[in-house]
Amino acid sequence: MNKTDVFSDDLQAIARFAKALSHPARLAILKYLSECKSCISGNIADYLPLSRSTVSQHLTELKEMELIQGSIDGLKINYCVNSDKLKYYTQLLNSYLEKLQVEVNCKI
Amino acid sequence: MNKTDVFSDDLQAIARFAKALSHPARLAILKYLSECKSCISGNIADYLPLSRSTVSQHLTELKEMELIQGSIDGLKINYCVNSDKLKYYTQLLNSYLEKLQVEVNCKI
DNA sequence: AAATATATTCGTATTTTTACGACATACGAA
DNA sequence: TTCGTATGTCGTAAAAATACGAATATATTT
Repeated sequence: MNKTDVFSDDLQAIARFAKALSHPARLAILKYLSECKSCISGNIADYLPLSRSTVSQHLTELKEMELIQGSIDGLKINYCVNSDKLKYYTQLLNSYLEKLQVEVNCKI
Repeated sequence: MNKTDVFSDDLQAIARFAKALSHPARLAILKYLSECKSCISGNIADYLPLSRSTVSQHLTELKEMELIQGSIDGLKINYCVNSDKLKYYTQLLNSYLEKLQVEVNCKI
């Protein structure tokens, strides 16, 4: 049923980025990590009203998009926003959104 | 199972916007409408590799977020990007993304 | 080595998304 | 009014997302 391959690479990349941002929990995780109160997974789970396994799953999705990175620090894992990737996708999305604005010309 | 209400209104609004943008077909529809080759639903379905009912469903989702508007013109319906709403959500999203960038300070 | 702490993966259930064909509706033309 | 055209809705099916507890893996401490 997956016919999405037909669409351009750019649109697919933007869609994947948007999908990564399409859940409040993931937005909250990114915000939390960027504020860097603590980059430890367990603390995120304490902060959010979600179980550890669920948070871990959201972290995995963000990792797959490379929006965050994790580095092992003894028992714990320090997560960190990957600002390069974030910048890249943000630009991609914004250039798409800006074009939408510019070309809106069929006022009814 | 829906625990998303716990998150702030802003995060929820951004997540809904991102969700609307999270499918290549909807991105393609918005792009198509903004270029205004034709704002007729049927033409969109011809342009995209999707059935009319599927396109109609995507249009409904975009309508529910008020990212597009439709006005009846005889038999046909003219769809149009709602640039005010688009601008509003774009700003909301960008202010969120910018804050992420600024506050990234826990380099490993 | 055993106990403890942290984090991920597995199995599972529920919900949502995606997609389509068939049907229904509404308008305009013959 | 009947026919064709444009569009949306319904029913349904398959896939993906969401969520959790239990089990597992790994590292630290005792």
